[in-house]
Amino acid sequence: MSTTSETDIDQLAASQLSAINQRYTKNRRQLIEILLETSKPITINQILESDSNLAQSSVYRNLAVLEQAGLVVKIITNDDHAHYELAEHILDHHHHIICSPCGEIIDFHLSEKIEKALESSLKEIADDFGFSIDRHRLDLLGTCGECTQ
Amino acid sequence: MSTTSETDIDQLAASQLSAINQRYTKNRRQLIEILLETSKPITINQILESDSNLAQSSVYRNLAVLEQAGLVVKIITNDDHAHYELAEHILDHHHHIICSPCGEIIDFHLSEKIEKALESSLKEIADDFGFSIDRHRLDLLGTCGECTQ
DNA sequence: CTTATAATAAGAATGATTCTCATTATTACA
DNA sequence: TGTAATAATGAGAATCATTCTTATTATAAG
Repeated sequence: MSTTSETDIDQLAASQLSAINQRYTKNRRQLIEILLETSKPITINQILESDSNLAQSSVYRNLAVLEQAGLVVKIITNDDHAHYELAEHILDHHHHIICSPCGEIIDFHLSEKIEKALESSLKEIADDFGFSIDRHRLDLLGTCGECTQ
Repeated sequence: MSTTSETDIDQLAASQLSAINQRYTKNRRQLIEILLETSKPITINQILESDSNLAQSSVYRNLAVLEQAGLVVKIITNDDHAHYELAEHILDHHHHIICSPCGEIIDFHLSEKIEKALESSLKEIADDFGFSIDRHRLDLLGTCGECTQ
């Protein structure tokens, strides 16, 4: 439940990358760091703005690699731009509240009780449909305070 | 809970379209019909395949109009193509189980008990964040039986 | 230190979606 | 019913986030 420390994450990242025969390079470390500093999912443009030394094509490629390694999650909404954040075993299991007008995404948590009830329910449903499940996601769609004014 | 009959839908569609100063034209009726016949969310390509008389640009435009009217919902996943289905007051409230490899989307329902618990929980959370909520969505991400083989 | 291999980055290519605009259909009103 | 005014249509062009290509640079293994 607690946030993993930075050294831990470096080890984790190196290990999960090497598991898919990828290196933990400076650029990739930099991406992890940016995502750690941000408490909410961000877009590629926001990443580029926060570090002008990163090349756009490399950011796209490396986020894809980090996603394959299971370190990063790509979040697609009705917004034009995909958002990225660290995987749930680095942060913790959570959901997203999305502002449709401005596209901002904020993390939130369900109470443990409801989360558990939901999970066991979803497990049953997956079985019924013959699906093997990777994860579930729950989004709250609406309008933030800023955009309401 | 029961599926709305076709005549009802025509009235509903006409009324919701006229509320945003749009007409219930032949093309739009045809789209509603195709979505009614399909029991799961489909892509624009699938719509075009099912009726070769529809023009691609019109389908895009009309689905956007129907979405604005609140008759249709656009579903965006990690798949390249958006999927569309009828709004929940026409079908009923449900969620999606998504096959990541092939992109197929199937509807499923939660038990009323869990759905209610979830809703009241989400209501609280929205208040905490100062959001006004339109809706929530819950997706199950995994691999279908077909793609597992 | 070399050599082989992987990562980088600049820009080109891709492709789903949106836009433009001339044509066609529909509505409101005489 | 005609007729003007306005909206919808559809073919193709334009857009733009993302992916691909390729020459260069960095890294790892021996």
